[in-house]
Amino acid sequence: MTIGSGVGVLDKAAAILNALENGPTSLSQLVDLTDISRPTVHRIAQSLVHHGLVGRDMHGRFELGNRLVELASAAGEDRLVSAAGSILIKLRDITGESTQIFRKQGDFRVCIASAERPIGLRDTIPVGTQLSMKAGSAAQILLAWEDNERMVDGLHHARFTPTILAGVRRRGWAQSLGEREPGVASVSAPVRGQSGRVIAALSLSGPIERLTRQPGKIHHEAVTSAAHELSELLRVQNDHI
Amino acid sequence: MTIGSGVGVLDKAAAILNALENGPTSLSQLVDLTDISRPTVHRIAQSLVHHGLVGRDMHGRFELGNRLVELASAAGEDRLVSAAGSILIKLRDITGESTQIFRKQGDFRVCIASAERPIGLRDTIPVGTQLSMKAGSAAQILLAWEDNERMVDGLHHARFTPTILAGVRRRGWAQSLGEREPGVASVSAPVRGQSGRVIAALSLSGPIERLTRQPGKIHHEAVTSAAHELSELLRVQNDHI
DNA sequence: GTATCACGTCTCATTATTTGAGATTCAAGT
DNA sequence: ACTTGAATCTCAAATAATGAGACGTGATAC
Repeated sequence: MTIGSGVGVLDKAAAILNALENGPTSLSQLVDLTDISRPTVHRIAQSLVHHGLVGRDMHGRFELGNRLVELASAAGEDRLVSAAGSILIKLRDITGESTQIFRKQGDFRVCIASAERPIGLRDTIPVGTQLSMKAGSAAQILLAWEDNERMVDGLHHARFTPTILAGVRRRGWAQSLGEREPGVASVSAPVRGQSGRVIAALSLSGPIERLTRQPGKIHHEAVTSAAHELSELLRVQNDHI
Repeated sequence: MTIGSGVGVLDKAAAILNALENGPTSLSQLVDLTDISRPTVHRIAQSLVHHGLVGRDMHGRFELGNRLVELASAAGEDRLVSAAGSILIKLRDITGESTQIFRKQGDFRVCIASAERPIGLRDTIPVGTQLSMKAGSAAQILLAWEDNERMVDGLHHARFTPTILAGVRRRGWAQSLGEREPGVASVSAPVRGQSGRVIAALSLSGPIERLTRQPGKIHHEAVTSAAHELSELLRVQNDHI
């Protein structure tokens, strides 16, 4: 199994939080999912409840807690989602294509904001949709700047290669053709947090017929510009606090 | 000092995460803020980095990490912010007043979504604004359903009383006059997560001249209806995953 | 160029905490 | 009323975590 971090209790706590990522979970299920003994899971989960990082639902099952969301809010997540709305709408109106923001979530990427092209043939991805990290231009962006271990792990069974990801880092954007779904093309660029780390991918997607076989050529400037604008917006807001 | 949860390492880890809520922090600052010895803070912080709950910025300072935000996203936070936009706009258009969503963050409440009345005299609260938990109808909502210990602690120096909070729980909404700012009135209602817990407060605010000295009488139905609609939206989306 | 200082990282003897088998309690099902 | 399964609790034993002090590094002062 995975190597520890040097603090066993935190390894176990992290395993419990990871298990809770999939929704409310009973004690027995946590024991099965984490392979930790029952009293130990119980004690650590109760401690996490005490600190608000975990809660209990109406059936007594454990779930991710409010304090965790508070900390994420402090890390800027709410501002990202809130600010993204207007920027996605602007990019949609400029390009005439649907636009989205994706964030990594475990082994998937999840859509956390979107602006849909209102009429005609379009790629619809509702907020909350979970897509694979193995295909698509957003997956390339979310993986390209990861540390080596996580990148190698992510490339396992992926439809792109280390060479493609090196190109993504060089150009600052990624494109894909029919990777996630036949007939769909997409372009993505990185959204960076205050520390420069990639925290999300800003994407534009639509039919290959309109975007051609080189969607990046047509749209990379608009997409990278919107992603940069969003990154700057987040940086400015942080400085005001 | 605060009593422990029964797992000392998690108490220390929680203290470190709480300290990071205020932004990037050096090791020395963490040692000062948490009163934990230097090698211990270093070891626990490194372990949290390993699990992604904490990151390092370009100056080597510790900060809240991406994995924490991923977990918050899984807990529904992004969907809340995304879904809130359209509901706040609708409530604004129906009532003609500015509307907001607040979430608790440490000893404050923070605005995570807002829709501003476009013209004339209006109460403007930009996203990211931190307001006091000691005054205002949103603070009453965020406190009314807390467990007893947290409620008693929150009422210390507050401009409302346990009796007022009991009325809030009975009616399902709160109102305030000039508590946060002279001349401003507001009405708020609870937004509940899947487990029924209060996760945010949905508010409407404006000048007392328009909202009168009983803003709840005029607007409580529209506000509670919007808050309920948002709660239902979150519940439905969770069931689809 | 050298010395000093402050911060971050690492080591390991010592100390304290965590662990988990088994007991107890409780609620649901028959 | 009895059985079953899950959650919670206890405490002797085992293991991990602790923190004083050493080391490494970079910045600053002289």
